[in-house]
Amino acid sequence: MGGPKKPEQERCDAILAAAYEIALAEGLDAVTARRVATAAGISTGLVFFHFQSKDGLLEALLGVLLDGTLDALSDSGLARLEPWDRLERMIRVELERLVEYHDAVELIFAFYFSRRDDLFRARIESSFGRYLAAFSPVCREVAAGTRIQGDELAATVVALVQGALIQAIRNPETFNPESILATLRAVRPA
Amino acid sequence: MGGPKKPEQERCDAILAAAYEIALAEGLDAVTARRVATAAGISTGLVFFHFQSKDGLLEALLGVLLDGTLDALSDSGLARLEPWDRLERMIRVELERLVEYHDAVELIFAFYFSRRDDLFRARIESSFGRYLAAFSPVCREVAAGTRIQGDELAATVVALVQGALIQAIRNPETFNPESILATLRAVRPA
DNA sequence: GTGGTCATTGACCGCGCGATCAATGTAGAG
DNA sequence: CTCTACATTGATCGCGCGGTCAATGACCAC
Repeated sequence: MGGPKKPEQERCDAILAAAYEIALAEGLDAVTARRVATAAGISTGLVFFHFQSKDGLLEALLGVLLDGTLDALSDSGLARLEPWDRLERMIRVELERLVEYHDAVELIFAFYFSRRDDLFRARIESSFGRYLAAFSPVCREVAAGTRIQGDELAATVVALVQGALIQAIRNPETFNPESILATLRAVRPA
Repeated sequence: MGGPKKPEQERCDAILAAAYEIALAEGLDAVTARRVATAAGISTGLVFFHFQSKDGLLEALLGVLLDGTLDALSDSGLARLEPWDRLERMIRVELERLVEYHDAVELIFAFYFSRRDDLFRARIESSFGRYLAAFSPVCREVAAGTRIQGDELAATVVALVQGALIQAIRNPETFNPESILATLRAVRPA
């Protein structure tokens, strides 16, 4: 027994990487302590040593997923554009970015729906909240001086992006963000 | 051993009802043969006698869920309305109906994301397909004579409805379909 | 060297799962 | 009444899971 020692973070990263791979390849259910340990080339016990419980491991994995997708909001300098152009640009960037990572997004949804308790949901919920908050300012600007309510527009935009994500997950090969963007451009008030 | 005999369908319905209750109350993971049997007041073996396998039971349960929600499209006679009014009406009806059954819809998403294979996905996918098909005709009418493409509009509408569903699942108490409907009305071309 | 700290191992425990099956009860046909 | 077909039971099997732990190795301070 015993073996080579490695610094905590390096080990944790390796375990998480193994868990990530298994989850991507075979789904959340396949992420068991034994399989992760084997994939990482370590023993079962070490997984619990570093993450306390399976839930601890999954929470950490969810954190990695969120950091790489929902929480990685780009706020490229778009201040010079018209509000409508900024909003359209944001939607385009988000659609393209999240569609690119559709498999990670799929895992996030799998996390969300795998449990009814708050362990994962609260975490995901707060990411979604930040997502809405990121769209809110420009939506308010777009709505200013029109019949549209800013917060209602923001809710609609987020719903549209989420729905588009579902479609991208359902059929990544044929889903095309341009369909949605073209429709948006067509209904844009002059 | 042995016990009172009941006709096949009656038993199956009872088993499915028990499974449905457990799934709604505690999630898909809680649907095990033992628990369903206990809830239905029968023995474990009888579940397998009637449904062959756990997957068989889950497939049947998914069928019940889809029949009650996605597949229950209302095609109330709206032929007299303008295309835009018809579309808006369809969206309103669907939002209100599916939000009412948000817990069943949540279970459908749980089915979808619980597995990566086609066992459940194909079934759900075909229901989503019918959903899109139901929106397509009116979307084509709405798009006729505008810059909008009918099929792109339909894809956008379905994405919007799906995204709204996610929001309704996330927060059933505060979600309000009117936010989205008001925004749609505001962007409607004159 | 020696001692202490901590990462690491892998056997082990108890559990609940899906599934099986011989035994048994029930109902209807003849 | 008997025979047959079938619904029903519950003990049972094997499995993989999450989690634990005493033993052991590696490393560092002195």
